[in-house]
Amino acid sequence: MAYDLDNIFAALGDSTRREILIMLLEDDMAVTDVAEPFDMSLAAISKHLRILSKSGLIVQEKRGRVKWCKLQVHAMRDASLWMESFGQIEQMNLEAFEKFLQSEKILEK
Amino acid sequence: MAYDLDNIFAALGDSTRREILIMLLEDDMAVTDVAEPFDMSLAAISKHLRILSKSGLIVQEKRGRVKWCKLQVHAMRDASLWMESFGQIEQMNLEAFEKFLQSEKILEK
DNA sequence: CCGTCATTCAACCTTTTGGTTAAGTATTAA
DNA sequence: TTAATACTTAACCAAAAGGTTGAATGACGG
Repeated sequence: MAYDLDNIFAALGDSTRREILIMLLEDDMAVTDVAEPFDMSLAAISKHLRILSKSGLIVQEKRGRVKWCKLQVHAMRDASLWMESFGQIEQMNLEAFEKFLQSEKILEK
Repeated sequence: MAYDLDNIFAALGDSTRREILIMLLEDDMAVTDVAEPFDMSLAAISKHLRILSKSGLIVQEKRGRVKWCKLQVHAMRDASLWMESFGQIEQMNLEAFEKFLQSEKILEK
């Protein structure tokens, strides 16, 4: 499993961070520019970006004195798949369902 | 918007709660039975269930002295859609994209 | 070299989270 | 009516989350 669901879902559980992700959909941004629309200190935004980085939802790359924030769409895939599974269980056969449970480390407990 | 993304994502950000949701995929369960596999007090599980209820991911219905927990798959839809959007923005036209931003209350700010 | 810009770090504060134990409230069963 | 069952509530605790301000670091522009 590439990404940690705890961190991804926790990162998405804050509306400031979700807004940041939406902003990054349009283009990569410097930290200062990310912070601009928010009524919050730069340090606070810096912390939010750190959390987003840790979760894999963004990557940060320093060029010169500017640290660029770049959305990592595919990091959301694991979490998205996890959620999608719930709607689709009905259509899945038992074999697939058991695989799903195994991947969640439920069965071997 | 039917559900609150903050609460849904925050609820999903804890592995105990995700495991509970997976258990509830198989069948509705009483609180005591939900708690059984966990190395944690009943009171702690009761709190987790309250958080899941608040997020809309489950409903609890009391019959007699037993409180049944029932998964609410559709509550996950909003959050799931939110995430799915990120992978699909490329294929969307600008109109749809603006609608998406409006639904996130970004544009009218 | 000096000041400014971009960003993080450190120290601090308050609130929330996730857990505990012990007591309290219904409901059922004997 | 009494005791057990199925929970929730209350009081408490430690750690994490989300914010602040002020100082530190590091790169650029003049």
